[in-house]
Amino acid sequence: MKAVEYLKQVLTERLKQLDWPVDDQVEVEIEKTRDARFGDLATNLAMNLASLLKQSPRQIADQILAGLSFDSNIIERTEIAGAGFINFFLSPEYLRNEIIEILQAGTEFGRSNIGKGKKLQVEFVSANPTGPLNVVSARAATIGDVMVNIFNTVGFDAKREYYVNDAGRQVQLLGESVGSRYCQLLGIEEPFPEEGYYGEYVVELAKEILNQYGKQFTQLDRGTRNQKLATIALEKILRSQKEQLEQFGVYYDVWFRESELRRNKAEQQVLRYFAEKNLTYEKDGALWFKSSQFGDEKDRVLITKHGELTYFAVDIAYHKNKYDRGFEIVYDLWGPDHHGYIARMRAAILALGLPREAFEVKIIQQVNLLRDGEVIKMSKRAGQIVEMAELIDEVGVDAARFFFLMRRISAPLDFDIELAKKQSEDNPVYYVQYAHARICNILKFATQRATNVEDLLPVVEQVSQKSVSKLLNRVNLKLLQAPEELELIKNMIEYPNCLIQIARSFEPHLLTQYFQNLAGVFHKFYHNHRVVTDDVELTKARLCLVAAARIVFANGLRIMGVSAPKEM
RNA sequence: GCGCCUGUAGCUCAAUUGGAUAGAGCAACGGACUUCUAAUCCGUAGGUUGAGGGUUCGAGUCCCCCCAGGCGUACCA
Repeated sequence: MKAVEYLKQVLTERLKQLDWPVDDQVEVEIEKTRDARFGDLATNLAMNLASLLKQSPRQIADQILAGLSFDSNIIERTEIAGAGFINFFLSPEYLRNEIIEILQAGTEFGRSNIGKGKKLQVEFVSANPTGPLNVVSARAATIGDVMVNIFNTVGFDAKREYYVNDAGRQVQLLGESVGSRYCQLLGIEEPFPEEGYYGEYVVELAKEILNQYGKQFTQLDRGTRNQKLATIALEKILRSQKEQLEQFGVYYDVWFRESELRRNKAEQQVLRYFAEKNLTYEKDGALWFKSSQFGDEKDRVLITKHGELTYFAVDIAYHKNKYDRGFEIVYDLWGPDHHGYIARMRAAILALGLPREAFEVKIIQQVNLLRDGEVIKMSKRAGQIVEMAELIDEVGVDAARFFFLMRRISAPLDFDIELAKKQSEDNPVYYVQYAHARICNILKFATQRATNVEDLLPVVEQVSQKSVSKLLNRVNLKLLQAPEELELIKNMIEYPNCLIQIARSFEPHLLTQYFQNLAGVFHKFYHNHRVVTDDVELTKARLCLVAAARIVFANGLRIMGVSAPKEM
């Protein structure tokens, strides 16, 4: 039994026994301590009871522990400390057994089931298909991708989705921009749209289309021509966006098209539903949605006075569609420029009769790109843009992903390109990868050089349920006694909790933090203790320890989408 | 004006979501390779958590009011 569950059970029973007049007001919480001096686990139970019982926390703690004994295979000792914390020290025996658990779980180590199979969707990036992806998209791509990995690991059924805005004004502008460049290439005068896309990539697209299709489009009238060019350009851009994302390790389950919703008149269902509920009205020739009834600061237009659907109207239909497909929880990752949009979208979700928890927006703060200490102003329309691809070329997939994960999503990220390049040598990602590579090297060394441990190696290297029981007979884990060894185990067994906490808080930066710390603990162990020595028994025990560590690093790096090199 | 985000060591960021003496990495300085990789380890130094008040056993974290910066505030997408 896991120590945390064990303690909860014992303490809950103890509370019942003491029969204090606190009903169910107090729940037993067990948390990991911050400092080894305070033991491994602790509870603030006595402090929470203090005000209810009108006694000092330490007195209460005394009463709780009085006459209470713990399984010495799990808890070595307890103490009351500080303001009234009850601290628990895990027994070495318990920790050593956890190695077996990790080896047994292998690639499954870290898995839990707090999600209970709930269908969940994360929609992210969803950039307009009118140009290459920029670095902000790269940040969102990393966060979304890793969060889906984590959700799936803690028991949700999570999917990645990309919403393609392939209808509306932006696409029309793209067509006009490409059309103008296309004509210019053929020496035909054609004004460039004022709000068009000035980027060099538009010229490239026009050239590509000219090579591929010839000048056939000059035969068409302007409108038809631009429409056709828009479609062709859009598909090309989409394809390259998809390639970029896949090169970055992000694979979507669904690329959902706005045009599909419009073709199916999906918004009609919403309009009808809102009308039935008396949630719409006409004013100034437009159709309004009473979003202010659901917490929005004002009502919003669904159909303009020119009879056009607003983006919002289609977006409501899109979100309804998500729930119609069976998703119970939907996360949208948006840029900070969209936070004004949250209230109305939430209002729409509530108006559709869905529970508040069904919809969650996470704002991912901007990325400020710096070059020579100067902020690069980026604008898609002006064609000034630093592409995701450029960044990846410069710093690499591993470093870029790790870097984007390191910061809280609510904090803006300053990314100095020169610095990132220069620092790539001592980027924290290498620190973590190096720990993994070192372990692989130890195992490799043991394979080649160690004597009398050969029978163990296949078991350690490729662990399966069956081989673990064999392993037990051959290894004396009691030999693992050094503080650095036990410290390593303590940190490894935190991994599943770490993932749960990230899934609950949507704060993936905790993962990089966890692994930077774990790598530190491992490097320290490595520095103080040699694994492969003449002491065959000790060598075997330590090989098990580092094999377990390798599993944790490999699993974590896989979730982050960062490679786990065998050598560096 | 209103809304959201941010403000912590010289720099970039953490802080188990209200816990114990606010911690890491860079940068600076001093040590450690005859060893399974020194892309590592050990040590030194660095703080009125933007300011003030409140809530309680306990506040970087929650509430109020200021200060500074960023973004938003469409019948655009």
